[in-house]
Amino acid sequence: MTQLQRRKIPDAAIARLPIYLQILNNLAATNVLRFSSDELAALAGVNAAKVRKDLSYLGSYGTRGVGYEVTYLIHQIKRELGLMREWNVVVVGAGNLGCALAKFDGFLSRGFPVVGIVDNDPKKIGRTTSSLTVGDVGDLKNIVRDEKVNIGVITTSSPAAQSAADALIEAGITSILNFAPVVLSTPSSVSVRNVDLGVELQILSYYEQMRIENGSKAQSAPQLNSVGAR
Amino acid sequence: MTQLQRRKIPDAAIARLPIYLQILNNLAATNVLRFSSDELAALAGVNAAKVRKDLSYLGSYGTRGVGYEVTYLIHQIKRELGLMREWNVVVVGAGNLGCALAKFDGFLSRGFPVVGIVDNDPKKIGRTTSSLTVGDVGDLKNIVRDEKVNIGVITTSSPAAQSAADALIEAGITSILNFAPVVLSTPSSVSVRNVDLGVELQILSYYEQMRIENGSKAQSAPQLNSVGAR
DNA sequence: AGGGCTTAGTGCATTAATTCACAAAGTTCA
DNA sequence: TGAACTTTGTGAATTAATGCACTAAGCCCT
Repeated sequence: MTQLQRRKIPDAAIARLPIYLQILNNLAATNVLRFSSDELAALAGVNAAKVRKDLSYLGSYGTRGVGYEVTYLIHQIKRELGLMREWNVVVVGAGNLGCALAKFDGFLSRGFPVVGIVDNDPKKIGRTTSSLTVGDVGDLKNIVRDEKVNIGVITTSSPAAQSAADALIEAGITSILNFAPVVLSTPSSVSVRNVDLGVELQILSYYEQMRIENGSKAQSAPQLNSVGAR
Repeated sequence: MTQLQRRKIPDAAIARLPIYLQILNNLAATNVLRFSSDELAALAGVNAAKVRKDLSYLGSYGTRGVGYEVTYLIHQIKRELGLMREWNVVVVGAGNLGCALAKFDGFLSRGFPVVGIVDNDPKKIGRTTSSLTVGDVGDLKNIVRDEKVNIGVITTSSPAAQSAADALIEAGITSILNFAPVVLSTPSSVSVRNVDLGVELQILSYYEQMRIENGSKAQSAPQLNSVGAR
């Protein structure tokens, strides 16, 4: 609770804070000054008690009878999530997806500038994509050091993903966002998050089939995306 | 348990089945015939009891003292997930990401052919990307009918995402994969899964910051990706 | 044939997450 | 000032998910 003994925010709550943040940024953009847990709950599509409990992990920043202040809460969530600074990203794998992500402004705009992209294919090395030149995966260590990279994004083919991960870890990276549909083997000191688009579709397929079989009176999928393992 | 009163597989288990499937496909490709819950657990990075429990929701398809048969289990998982057939996909939003996804063979190879891509920008309509011509979002209803589309993928900008969702729902789509960083408002009969890349990075950022503050003795992120709300 | 070994299946305890429901604290207005 | 109203913050109950540990089955070898 107090600043001193930080942490013990449940993982489930941590995963929701970015959603709240996104909504609050929208509110701030439309000059909304305050919000209640009910309002945020409606916008986020969750239960109001959950919103209050989640926000209470940050501290006691609301005012009873009034609500929460938008800008203040934005500040607190950003502080908690470590978003008071930028985190540099390197993309490994300069295929369609890798290049699309390197260009993607959603990364930069949220404080995650892509400072490098590498590949192991000589035909791709040297190409330029949106102000970045594709580097050699062998130079990863130098790139990570020189560009102060914090997070690695893997967009290689499945067979290459593990060695991409190994290279990132060898270069000192401890946070990985993996788009390859494989379970990476990494030391427990490294955080990995998997985004497997095929998995997402397969989960949708399950609930879609359920609707068809049960005459559409089946419940729908939980809005929580979850992939990966461990 | 029995075929009759289908369902009551926990959502958490459903989200893991695609991972198991992916691993089993790899095993099959290397001519492995059988596996034990221990082996699959190691490959998936989960607990063996969890594997057994998850698989038991499908039915009692293992042999004690022996294990499970790879191809048979693949079949059962595919049946359960609704993967005995193809599900057609339409992409709404022909930007970088949308086009990359339309080309992405991970969709087709897993039984989700992209049969159409649309946009609302006249400058993009008519362009061709990997054998698909960008259509007008206004024609969505016809496309969904003619191409028998089952799943809509939203890769528009945030402001356009809700109207894209409305158009998909209006066209009769009940499963949506949303890449725009907004919480879509949809009837509960529609399944939505959100993939918000910014959110994933922000979650990584939290655990990364934790490691920095706590001198790297902090635990790392859960491998479960979770985004979205509701 | 039978003992030892392996591994699935599962009841049960534990832990995590969610939701309820209410007291505490503040606002507003007469 | 104080009564009515609003909304937070949080114990406690509930529900969901996890993981242990044991039983039931089948294989293999002598």
